[in-house]
Amino acid sequence: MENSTSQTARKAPHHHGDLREALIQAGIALLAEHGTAGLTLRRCAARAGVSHAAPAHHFDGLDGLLTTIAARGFCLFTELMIEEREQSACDPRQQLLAICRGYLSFAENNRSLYNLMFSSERVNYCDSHLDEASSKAYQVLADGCAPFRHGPDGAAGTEIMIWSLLHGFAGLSQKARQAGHRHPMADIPLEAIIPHLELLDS
Amino acid sequence: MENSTSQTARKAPHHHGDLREALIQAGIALLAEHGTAGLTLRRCAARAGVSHAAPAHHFDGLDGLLTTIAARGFCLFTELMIEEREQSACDPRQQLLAICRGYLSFAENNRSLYNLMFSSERVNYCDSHLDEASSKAYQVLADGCAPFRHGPDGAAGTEIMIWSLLHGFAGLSQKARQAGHRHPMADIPLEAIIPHLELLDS
DNA sequence: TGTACATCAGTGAACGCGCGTTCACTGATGTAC
DNA sequence: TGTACATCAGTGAACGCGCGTTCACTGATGTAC
Repeated sequence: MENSTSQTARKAPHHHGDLREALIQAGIALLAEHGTAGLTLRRCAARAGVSHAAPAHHFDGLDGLLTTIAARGFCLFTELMIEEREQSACDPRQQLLAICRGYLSFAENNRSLYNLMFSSERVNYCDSHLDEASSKAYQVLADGCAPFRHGPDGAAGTEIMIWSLLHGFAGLSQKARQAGHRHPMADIPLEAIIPHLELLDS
Repeated sequence: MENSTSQTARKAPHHHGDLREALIQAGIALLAEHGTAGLTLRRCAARAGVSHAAPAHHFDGLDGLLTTIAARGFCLFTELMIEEREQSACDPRQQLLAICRGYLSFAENNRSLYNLMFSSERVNYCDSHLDEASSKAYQVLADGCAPFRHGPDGAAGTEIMIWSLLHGFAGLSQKARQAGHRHPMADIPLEAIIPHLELLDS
C-alpha cells in the first residue's frame, strides 16, 4: 500500500489535484462541526491544507462557495430521499412515508447545511446549478406525492402541503431540541403529522 | 409644542432615558433593513445615537441583545395573531384561519426577525423571558386549534401539524421569493394548505 | 434646603481578532514545434 | 525526444475593515443626613 501510493504522495505538493472538491468537503465538515459562522473561506482553505488565498482560483468569493455547497447539499439530500424510497415497500403510501423519513433524517443530521440550503441570506438562489439541484430534490417529493393528488385544484397543493409540513416540522424540531426542555414538538411520530394520507388516496 | 418639550430636549445628553428599549428598536430596524448580518452591537449603538461601548451596560454581549430582540419579536408576533383573530368572525374555523393569516403575515413582513426568533445559532433559546414570550405565541395557535382536536392521540398532533405547516410554508415562500423565478410555492392560497379543516371539525 | 457621597450610564481611545481580498511571485503543467 | 513558452494553481505577505470587548474616565443622578 505504501509503495503503490508513494508515487502519488511524492507528487509535487504545489498542485492539489482537486482543490475545488476538497474545499466543498471542508465547507460541509465545518458547517457540521462549527455551524454557519464556522464556514469561512480561510477556514476551508486551512482544512484543505492550502493557503488562504487559494480558494480565489476556484470560487467567486465566499458567496460563490456557499452557493456551491448549498447545491451539493441538495444532491446529498436527493440521494438520501431516493435511497429511503428504494428501501421501502412498493405501496405508494409507504414510499411517500419513506421519502418523508429521508427528508427529516437529512434535516436532522445536517442542521447547518440544511439551513444553508433553505434560508441563508448569502446563498445565491438564482444560481442555475443550485436551481437544478434543488429542483431534483423537489421532484423526488413531487413524484412521491403524485399518487395522492386529488382533483385538478389540489394538483400542486398536495406536494406543497407535504413539503411545508416537513420543512416546518424539521425547523421546529430543531428549535425544540436547541431549547433543550420538553417541548410539544417532541415525540410526535411522523405519521401523526402526515394527515390522513389514506384520505388523500385517490 | 416646542416649549413643552424643550425641557426634555434640554435635558443633559449624557443620559439617554431608555437606551435599552432604543437598542431593541434599533436592532429590529437593522434586521429589517440589512438582514441578519446587519445586526451588530456597534450598529445598534450608532442607530440609538450612543457610543458603541454603551450597550455593554444593558445587555450581556451580542447574544444577550439577540435573545432579547427575539423575545420582543415573539411579543409582536403574538399581538398580530390575536389582532387578526379578534377581527374575524366567531366561527372557530374562521378564527383559526385568521390566526394563520396573522402568522404568515408576520413571517412575511419580518423575515429576518422571524428567522432570528426561530433559527438563529446565537440566540439562547433557554432564556426564560424568551421562553415565556414564545410560549404565549404558541398558546394562541394552540387555542385556535383546540376546537379541531380529534381523539386523545391527536390532541397535540393537530396544533403541531398546523404549526409545522405554517412554519414550513413561511420558510419555503421566503426562499421562493428569494429565488425570484416562478416557483411551485407561488399563488397557493392559505386554504389549500390547511388540509380538510372541516374534516378535523369534531 | 443644602451638602457629601455613592452609584449609575455613557464616553472615547485602544486592544486584538479573523475576515475577504489583492498582489507580485513561483513552481508545475501542458502544448507547439 | 527535446526545447521554448504560455498557462495555470498555489504562496505568503500585506491591506483595510468592522467586529466585540476592555478600561479609565466623567458627568449626571439619586440618596443619606
